[in-house]
Amino acid sequence: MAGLVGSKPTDVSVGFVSMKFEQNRAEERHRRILDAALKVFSHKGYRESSVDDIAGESATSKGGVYFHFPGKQAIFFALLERAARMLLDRVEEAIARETEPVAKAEAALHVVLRTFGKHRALARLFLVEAYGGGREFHTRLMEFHELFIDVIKRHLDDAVAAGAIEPVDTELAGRVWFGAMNEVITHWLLTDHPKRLEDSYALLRPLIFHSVGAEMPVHVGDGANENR
Amino acid sequence: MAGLVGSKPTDVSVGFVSMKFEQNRAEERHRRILDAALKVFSHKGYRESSVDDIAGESATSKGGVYFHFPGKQAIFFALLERAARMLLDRVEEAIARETEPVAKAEAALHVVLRTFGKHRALARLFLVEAYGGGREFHTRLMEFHELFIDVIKRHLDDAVAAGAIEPVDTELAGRVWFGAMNEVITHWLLTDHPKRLEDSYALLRPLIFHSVGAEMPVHVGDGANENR
Amino acid sequence: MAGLVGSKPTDVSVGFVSMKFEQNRAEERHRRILDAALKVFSHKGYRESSVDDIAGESATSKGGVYFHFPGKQAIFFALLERAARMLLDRVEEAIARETEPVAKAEAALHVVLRTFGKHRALARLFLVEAYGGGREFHTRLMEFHELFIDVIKRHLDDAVAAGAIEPVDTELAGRVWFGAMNEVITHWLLTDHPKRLEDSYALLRPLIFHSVGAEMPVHVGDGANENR
Amino acid sequence: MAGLVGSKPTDVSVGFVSMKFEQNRAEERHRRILDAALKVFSHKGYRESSVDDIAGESATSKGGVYFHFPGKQAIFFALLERAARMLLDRVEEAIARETEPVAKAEAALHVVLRTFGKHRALARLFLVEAYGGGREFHTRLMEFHELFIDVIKRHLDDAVAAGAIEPVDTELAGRVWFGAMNEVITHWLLTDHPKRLEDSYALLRPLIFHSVGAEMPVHVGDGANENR
DNA sequence: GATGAATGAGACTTCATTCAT
DNA sequence: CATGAATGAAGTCTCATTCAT
Repeated sequence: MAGLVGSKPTDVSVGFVSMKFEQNRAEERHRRILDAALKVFSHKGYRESSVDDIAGESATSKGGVYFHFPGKQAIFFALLERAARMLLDRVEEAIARETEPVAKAEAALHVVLRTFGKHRALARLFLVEAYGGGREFHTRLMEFHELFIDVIKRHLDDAVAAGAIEPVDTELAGRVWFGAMNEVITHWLLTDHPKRLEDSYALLRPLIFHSVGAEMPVHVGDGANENR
Repeated sequence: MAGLVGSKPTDVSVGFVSMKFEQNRAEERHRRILDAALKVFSHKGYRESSVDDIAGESATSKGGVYFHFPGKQAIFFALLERAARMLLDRVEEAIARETEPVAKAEAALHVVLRTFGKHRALARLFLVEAYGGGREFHTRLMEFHELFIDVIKRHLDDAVAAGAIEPVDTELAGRVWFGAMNEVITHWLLTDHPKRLEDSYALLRPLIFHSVGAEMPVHVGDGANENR
Repeated sequence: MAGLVGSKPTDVSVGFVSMKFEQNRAEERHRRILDAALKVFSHKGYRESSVDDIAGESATSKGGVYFHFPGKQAIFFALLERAARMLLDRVEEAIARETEPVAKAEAALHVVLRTFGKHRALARLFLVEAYGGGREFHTRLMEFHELFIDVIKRHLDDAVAAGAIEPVDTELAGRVWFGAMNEVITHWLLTDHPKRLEDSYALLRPLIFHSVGAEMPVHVGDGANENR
Repeated sequence: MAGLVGSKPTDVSVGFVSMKFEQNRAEERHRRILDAALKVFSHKGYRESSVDDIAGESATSKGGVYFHFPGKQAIFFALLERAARMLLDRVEEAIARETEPVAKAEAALHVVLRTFGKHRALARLFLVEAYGGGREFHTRLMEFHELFIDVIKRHLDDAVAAGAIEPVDTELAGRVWFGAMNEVITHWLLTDHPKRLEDSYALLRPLIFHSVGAEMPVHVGDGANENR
């Protein structure tokens, strides 16, 4: 996972005048390109998007884009990384709010589903477009999948250890949960979506809980009051 | 679903020579191109594959390919259709061999997993490459997903009706099953796969059975004696 | 030198209809592109010439050019090869017409000078533009130089063996001759050239002859009646 | 020739701080850029070198380079000028050390060969890369050639006047000498060079001397004790 | 004076598709 | 029917040069 989640320090100061302003401008442009790319990629698909499109959407020139990123693929990766970091942060938060192991595992899933439900573009990126960029993309994508599956797995392990659920292959269970969620979201993504994705979750819960033989908790610490 | 599963009539009369022969030759060429395309697409990915690659692999010329298919995308669709038809045929067979509704539902899943396990190229086509061809591809792909999910759903409905399992949202359950399977196969596809995909199934079974509150059947009529 | 001078057989017949016509068309286009490239390269310089220019000049499309040649550099090499072959052929002819070893050595030089004098574009290609294409170009160019120098050297060796001239480092002498000629032609090429290049030769002769201590021959079999 | 050899005045007054210091700093930067450019150009070739490369090598920024020079081409010209000035200075020195006209003419040649032999980068610049920059480069380059040829010519004229050699076309003779030397150096430059360039000179001498019908001097005041 | 972000023209190349033979 | 030459639009990327800070 190494590369997917990390921090990029940009505080290096050079020269004899404050670089602060320059740096901010650069960072702001960097972000604007990324935002534009997300929009373009999720709208037209990775392959159909041209660097020109991204340049146009970000009100920059093509050369400007290439100044900030070495290439189209790198933009996609940066996007994935940024989104993954954001998702993981939210997941951590949500997990911290829960106390029961199973609830923690569930929280990971729920947050992803809720976040994707609110950010269609992001969902497309991860669940659809990421497949359209060739071999290297697949590797990165799998890293991301495994990352989330592992979070689920670890908390299911805890649940087993605590006797909350019967012993099962927790990695596989994590994968099943994740795959189930993926399919639900992808379906929502690629068809007309009459009802909000979030609503499916109520129905999805018992299925995944039962899959690992867990009792349905009486109350869900749903964290539904999150904003953004 | 209309287009995905159907028959392509090739009975158009041509000339004054043995139509039979002509037709066979044309059909044979048609099939050879499809086989070549499967090989090429699953090896290099849809976008990275050129029509020239396919022509080369099928020992035809580019013009020849364009005689048999209107374009590159059409080849991919034809491939998907052919594969879907094959898969569905096998699914039907397997279902017919089972008597219990839940077992029938399971059989649908199992056959797909087993078939993909044996035909990696096919699996790549459906689970990975199909995402790389833009909007229209996604629609077709979803049609295919729904088709299989529907098979599962119908038998789960039967199971509910027969009182074999508790009432659940059977469509969602079908989707969960399918999504779980997809994730398992995709993982197997995109990483080194030390053990055969088939082996994961034994572990996957209890999870999906429990998800719908079904008892694990003592013995699976596993149809493991199928060839190809 | 291997690649620089050789023959490209194109007589392979495939299919069931005469390929003669197709082949001719292709060959004709091939040649037209080469001719156009010579014109463009010698007019604008290698780097300043774009493939578009060549396509335009040859009344083809850019794609057409790329069908016949793998890239811009390959066109240049092909041009060099074709010209080298032509030059060498003429050199061989001229040498065959002479009987004295020194006269043979001289003939090699003379033919090149005369040919370049008539085909400025060719001269530019070899003497100027060939330097503008990076490392690989230099290697090829040196191969060409060595080729001609070697012809001179061999006949000077004969002259030494025959006692016509004093023993000298014949390779170096060949290089001196060649270099002298190059400078004369290059100067003619890169400045206004009031008088014909050919006229310089009468003055150049005694210098190069004396350099190897050869008597000036009373009469040069000058082959001046060559056409083209 | 005007521009090629001259002095660049940098006495423009700037501000209220020690002008001397400012000026030195500017000059130092100017020189550093030129040194870097020589390194880069001779290593990668003119076209392949980017202004960024030069900026990097000179530990400046791209903007800094553009402050000191109006453009990439100007850097190359400045380099050529600086090198030509240096070469000519050395030539003058060497000529002054000789007394015989023919020896003076030879000295010009010898110094160039020796200098290039010691500074490969310089040799590449003049003999190879200078061709790769389009029309304007060629003009400048020819100016330089003529300059050196003229030096040789003048001393050969003296030699003729002094009766040391027979009357010949001295300009052409100068060109022959120069061209011969060029070819020898270029060959040394573009191939593996087992032996030092300087060593070829001993063999080259008799050839060029004889070319103008000069006696080989018993001893050359070779100036071999020059450093750098 | 210096810096590095930004520009934008243009280069090479690929390839789905068409079509004359 | 088959072939392969031809087309042309589009794509990614480079880089000399400019300019705000």
